[in-house]
Amino acid sequence: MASLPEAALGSPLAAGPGRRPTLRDVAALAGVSFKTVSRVVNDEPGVSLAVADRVRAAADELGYRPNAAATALRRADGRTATFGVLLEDAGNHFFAMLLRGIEDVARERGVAVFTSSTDLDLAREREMTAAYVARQVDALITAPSDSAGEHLRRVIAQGRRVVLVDRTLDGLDVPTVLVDNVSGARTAVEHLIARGHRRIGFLGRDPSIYTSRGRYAGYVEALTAAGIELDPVLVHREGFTGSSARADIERLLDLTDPPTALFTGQDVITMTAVSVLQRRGLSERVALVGFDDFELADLLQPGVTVVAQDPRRIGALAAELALDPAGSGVHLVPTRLIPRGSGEIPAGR
Amino acid sequence: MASLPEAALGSPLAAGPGRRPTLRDVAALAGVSFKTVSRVVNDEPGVSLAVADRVRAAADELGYRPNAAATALRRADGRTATFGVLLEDAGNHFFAMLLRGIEDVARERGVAVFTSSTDLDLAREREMTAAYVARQVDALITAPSDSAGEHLRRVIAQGRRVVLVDRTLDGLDVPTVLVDNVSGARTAVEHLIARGHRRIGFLGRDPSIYTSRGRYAGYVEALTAAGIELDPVLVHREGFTGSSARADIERLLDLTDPPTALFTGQDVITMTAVSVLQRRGLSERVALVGFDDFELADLLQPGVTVVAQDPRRIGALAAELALDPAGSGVHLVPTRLIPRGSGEIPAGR
DNA sequence: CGAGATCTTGACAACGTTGTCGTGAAGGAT
DNA sequence: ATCCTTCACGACAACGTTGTCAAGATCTCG
Repeated sequence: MASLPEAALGSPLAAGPGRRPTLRDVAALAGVSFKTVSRVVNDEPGVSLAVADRVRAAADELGYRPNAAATALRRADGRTATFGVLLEDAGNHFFAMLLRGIEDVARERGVAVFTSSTDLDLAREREMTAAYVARQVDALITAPSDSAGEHLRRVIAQGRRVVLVDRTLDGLDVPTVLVDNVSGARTAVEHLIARGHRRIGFLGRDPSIYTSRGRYAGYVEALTAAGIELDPVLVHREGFTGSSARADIERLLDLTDPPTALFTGQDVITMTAVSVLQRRGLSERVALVGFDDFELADLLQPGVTVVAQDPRRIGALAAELALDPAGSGVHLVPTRLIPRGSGEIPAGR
Repeated sequence: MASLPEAALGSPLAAGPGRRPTLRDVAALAGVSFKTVSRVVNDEPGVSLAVADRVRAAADELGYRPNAAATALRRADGRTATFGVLLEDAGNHFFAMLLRGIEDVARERGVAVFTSSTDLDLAREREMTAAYVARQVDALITAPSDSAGEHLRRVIAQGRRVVLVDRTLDGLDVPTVLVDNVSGARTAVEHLIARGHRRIGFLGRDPSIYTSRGRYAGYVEALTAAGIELDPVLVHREGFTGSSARADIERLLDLTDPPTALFTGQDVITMTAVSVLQRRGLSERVALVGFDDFELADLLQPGVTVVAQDPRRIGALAAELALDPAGSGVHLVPTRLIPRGSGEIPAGR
């Protein structure tokens, strides 16, 4: 048989659009029972070397691959070697890198990854969660919205593994990977205060977003610690979600007593701020520190000072927690302030 | 989601870390046979209204959800309502948006999406293809490397649906979505020629990448049409893959007779070029047009002129082709030149 | 050389679903 | 009333795999 030309029998190429080969097909070709084939492909003990070789040859010849559905259906532990990942927007650099971090770890461990973006739509979040559960993912890795608690609790109660990333929810005792938003934001604002700024604008996303709350808290902390009274006029907390960021920034700059510095709570808002400042010719006069690093931040004039996160590391960590049955607790990933120019502009005389 | 009804997660009794309820559990509660339950959850005819209501109530009470593995195993058509997506790098903006385009269409049709990045590693490409096939994806949507032909042919021969995006391979008769790289690049270079440039540098990725070849061809076409002789010294075709882009650009600018304009064949290379030009203070003197649009291109000084693609549309189109059994042929998505300043710098004094 | 222990292999059930077929009851036509 | 059709439902096999158990074959040891 080994001497026959490849195309003769059921070579992988000759497989045709028909059925995929099964354990039974391999067994027939190797002249053993299908259970023996199962043992060989799963590296189970109790098969003689000679038989195992024969089986492997037959499997190769037919191009046999185990049927994942059958395996998932039968396995006692119900493992499917799949993750479900649910993030706000795979098109955003932060989440894209987070996804890559998950992918990296998953691939290494033979796990396939489902992905979907929610765009902060709760219905979609529920729908995809359900879809993943139906597909028996081994773990659901998600950056949940504030309203996700109810359906996530149900998923957890069913015994499915859930790992939270970037955002958390009260009362869910599951492994979680977070960034220290409060201290990151506080550092950013302190950086501005140290350059003499006292009127510092805050531009953040809607408070219904977990990260947004922490970053605002850090802003408040820094001001308080420096004895600066919070001026509500300088605070806008609905940017981006409502696409109102641009207008908010314009409004801030139009004040009779405008801020001399801005702290922006997310990359998209930061970019919008850069755009507005440029168009007004204020880039070199109004200081700016943003949360989230982004590509080209160093090429703008001036370079944009940011509090950088390490999303790829966050993702990798989450995937490892998902894989480790003992994984638990809240893991904080540190941030890093990267001065590039915009944050070092001193407060105007 | 059509095949996976939404009621699933909604139930008080659903909890309990034990077994998930099955058709039989629902049947027992409703006092019917499990086949009748199957009919109800699949909206098959032949069930009286009264019984159907009773079954639905029982299903809701238990929080029943069909087991996707069992369904996939049993269905005659073998549909699993999943796609496998295999791209170079989900962290790159182009591919990230392409993925979003696929996601958008898939979600709408109740299809879940597996994703993985290859980083141009053939082994990984093969590995993930096999992983997707084992999981019986309804379609594999991939941007293949030149060497992917062999294993893709096998997948196609098995009767699995394959859709190519962004890159293609000779001799594979499968639905394909491409960008017109040649005409896009030609337009870009013509744009530069029209501003008086005759020494135009080409910085592209390795010719083993499909898109890279087309973009180079467009460059050559434009020069030829204008009667400009190609100077091999101005051509570098290995940027990024080997991370050599920065050095290549430096070398180009160090020539005794350096180019007055650059055409860069991919976003990462374009950004690198911007960086080098800025550092040398040449941003306003050396013209630049890049293939691929990128965030902030308009905020740089000068804004970066690009040939923009529409990756989200490419992805959506690919997903639609994957879903439509009649979908076939090669679909070209047009590009669009966006002048922003860098490409409009005229040839030296 | 015989009795047990171990090793190799196979038969078979089971996972949760869909597809096929059969059956009894209700409805319609004559 | 009788026969035929239609309808509602159930029994059962099958999908491809893993888990359990038993049966031979071979080996070990006294």
